[in-house]
Amino acid sequence: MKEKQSSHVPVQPDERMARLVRLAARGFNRALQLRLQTENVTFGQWIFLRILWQEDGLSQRELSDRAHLTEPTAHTALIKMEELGFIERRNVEGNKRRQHAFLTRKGLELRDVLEPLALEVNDAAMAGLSKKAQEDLRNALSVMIRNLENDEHDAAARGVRVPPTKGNTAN
Amino acid sequence: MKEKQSSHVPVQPDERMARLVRLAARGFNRALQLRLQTENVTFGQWIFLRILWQEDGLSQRELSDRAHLTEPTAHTALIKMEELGFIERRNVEGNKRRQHAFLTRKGLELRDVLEPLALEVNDAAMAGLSKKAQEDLRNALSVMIRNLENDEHDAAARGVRVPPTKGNTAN
DNA sequence: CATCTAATATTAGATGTCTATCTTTAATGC
DNA sequence: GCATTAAAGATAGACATCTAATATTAGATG
Repeated sequence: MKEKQSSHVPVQPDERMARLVRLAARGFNRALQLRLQTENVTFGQWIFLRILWQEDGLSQRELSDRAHLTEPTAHTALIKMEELGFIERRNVEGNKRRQHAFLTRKGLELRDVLEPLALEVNDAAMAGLSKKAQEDLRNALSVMIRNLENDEHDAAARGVRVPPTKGNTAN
Repeated sequence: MKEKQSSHVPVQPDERMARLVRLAARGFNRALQLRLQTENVTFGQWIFLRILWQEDGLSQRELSDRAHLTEPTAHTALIKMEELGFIERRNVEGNKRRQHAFLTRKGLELRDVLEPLALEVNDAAMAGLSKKAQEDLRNALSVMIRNLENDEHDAAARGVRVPPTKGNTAN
């Protein structure tokens, strides 16, 4: 059945996929934040905590790489996390440039509380999707991500400066 | 075939989908911004322009609804767009509350320049995906979006205050 | 018609993100 | 070994987004 077409508002098929993807991303973010806030952890802190649970003691640079975020973003998040007592930042073995982040007991303990929340979000999002549908979805998303990365690299190669993302996931 | 398991870094299957979706959203955003910046239009301005090309003269409230953004967000974007001469804001027919936005010639003309850019992004992203794969992808995303919306509503019904999204699409 | 309530817009303040630039420390090359 | 280059981090400034609070106007009600 064709989509009903309202009088003077033609569909924009070319933007539909981007819009759906952005809405889905926003849904995930909000659902997770909703849960994190009950533990007074922000989304940004969650990102870095999750990485540190896997590999403690990474440098700021390594953390920003793994998070796919810039260093200033990592910097401010890590400063805040140190203030909150989730991590300790310090140099190691004579290198005074690298600032490594180490989980405190508090930061470590958050893992048991927070990880189940991410699971919950995932389960909520996946309701009604078969294993196969999920697998197909992951594959299709991976293809798009790779395509868009190539697009960005191509643009960079043409000398275009890539602007900030400003996380607008709306629309 | 099982996924190979690296020494001490277990996979987190529960977060993989969210991460993929966020990365895809970021890819779309960056690819579009890359193109918009050559015309000195920001992502936020694009969002409202696109809506106004469909329905000129909407109020700020109507615009924020359609964009899935809050009123303050729409407000600042629209103020800026008026400064840039893309739109004119004014009241209509005796209602002094509603601020309606009307495209100027300049705002209208941007359409022909900008819309093809969105098409380009879409084409780049869809490379290698069959029509059917795209359709399946849209369906699966729609299911997830609905699931996550329900999750949010459920939480709201339980009295939880929903935090801002802060567009982090990374990770 | 005067007042209360609802709708709409605005302002203020927080956060997360980015780019660009500056500072400090390490590594490299004569 | 000193000077240059590279790496890592820190800082400044811009922007999009949110919530919360405030102001203004419209509509409803006694």
